[in-house]
Amino acid sequence: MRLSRYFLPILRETPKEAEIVSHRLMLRAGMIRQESAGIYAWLPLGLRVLNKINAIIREEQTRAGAIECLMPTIQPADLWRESGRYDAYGKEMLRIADRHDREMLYGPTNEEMITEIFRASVRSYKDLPLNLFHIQWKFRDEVRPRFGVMRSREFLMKDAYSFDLTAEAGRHSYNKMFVAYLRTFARMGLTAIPMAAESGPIGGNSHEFIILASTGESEVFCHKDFLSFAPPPASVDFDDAAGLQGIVDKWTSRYAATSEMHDATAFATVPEEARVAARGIEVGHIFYFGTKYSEPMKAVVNGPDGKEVVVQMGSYGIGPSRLVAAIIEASHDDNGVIWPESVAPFHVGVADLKVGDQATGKVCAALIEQLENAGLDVLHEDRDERPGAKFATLDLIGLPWQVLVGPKGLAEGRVEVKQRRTGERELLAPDDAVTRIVAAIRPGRA
RNA sequence: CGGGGUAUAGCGCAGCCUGGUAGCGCGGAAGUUUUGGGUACUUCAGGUCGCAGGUUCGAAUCCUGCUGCCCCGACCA
Repeated sequence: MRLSRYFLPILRETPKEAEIVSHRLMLRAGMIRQESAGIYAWLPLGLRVLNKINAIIREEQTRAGAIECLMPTIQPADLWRESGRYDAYGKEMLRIADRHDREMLYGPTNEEMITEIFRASVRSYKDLPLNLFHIQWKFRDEVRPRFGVMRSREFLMKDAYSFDLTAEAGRHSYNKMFVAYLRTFARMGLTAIPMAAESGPIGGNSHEFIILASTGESEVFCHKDFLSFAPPPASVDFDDAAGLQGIVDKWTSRYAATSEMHDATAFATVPEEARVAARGIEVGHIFYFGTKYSEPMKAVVNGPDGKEVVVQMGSYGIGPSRLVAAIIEASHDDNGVIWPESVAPFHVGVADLKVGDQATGKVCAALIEQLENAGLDVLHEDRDERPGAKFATLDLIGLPWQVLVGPKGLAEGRVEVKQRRTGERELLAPDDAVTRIVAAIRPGRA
């Protein structure tokens, strides 16, 4: 992608409303634009990151046996009357009327709808277990939206819903998502800690997945062992119920709680040097709520004995749009964002330091071709700007690797390879620069 | 939902008190500069002064009402 032909509206000055670093950087890097309180347009660079996050979520959900579908944003009110939540949900639900004055709503979540879909088609225990997920925009009319996409009214959510015949099978489904979440966040470079949580209006047992960040909205307390636990490997067998339970047991074996669930007495039994009291950002929340919806909405299957059984359910949410901000909170410096390679909008920025110069232009073209052939996303910084402006732009948008191609280095047959995270620079021949970067990002392909 | 603030060019702001028809920096365009960490200079373009009423010969400025946005608190699958 040529930057001169791209749409990247960078701001040199910080808009005054942006209070936290992720909001400031997302605005400055041209990732989002606010259209109304808590409602944002995703500009090309921001959308690339959002899509990469979604791709990781999809892979891990699929690995854990969940199946993707897509439900609508607009739902009929009657569905919510069945569960009793139409009145219970309150003002956070955006209620609308269509031209026939039918009561509709913009979905804040989808338990009712998925239950309706399930009961319409599933009749037998043989079709269980079943876990359906989708990634869809939600709207919750927050009293006070703030912090950019961290706490917005319209936001993207991955929500999965599991259906099982027995509570034991339901526990297994819950554990699948628990383990999938550990892997999902780890792949984005985040250390997410599962914490026992209050379940709120959805009801039942639940865990919140929290990443530690000074700008987090919740106060959290945990054992510092969590910071060094290795995430489950890709080879984990999701059908091995005992194995999964072992992983979940390990990740719930130490003290971890948000302020609502905090038990100071229990926390005091943690050795003082292992106590972590910090602020955190909720990036995922999983619930096991049994028959809370299946009972009133009559989601039943025939069991092996021919009798009707009300199914056991759970729901599992991740906020991809919030994750974009959360990753920035966890990974940035004074110059801008530092993207983990797995979610970076582009892996590499190739900067032509003297646009119009034949030699630099030729080397840039060759570098880009080789990097793209190796499967990397490359941004060509080909704007007619001073080198300083290019360096500042690339640092701001946080691409993990920069290749700087200028006449001075080229006179020696060298280009400069800079790693955004460490600031480490190496002067290499162009071919070696490609090898170096490809080896770092795609170890198997160098 | 309570409290506070604010609204003037894409962004950051001045002008308002003391009414006379809008300005600065950045950004944008054209040009000079040919540059290795947001360069300097010249010229230019860009504004229903949030909206609606009122006072006045005259309103960005004074008065009234409304709305948007921001901050603090409460709230928050």
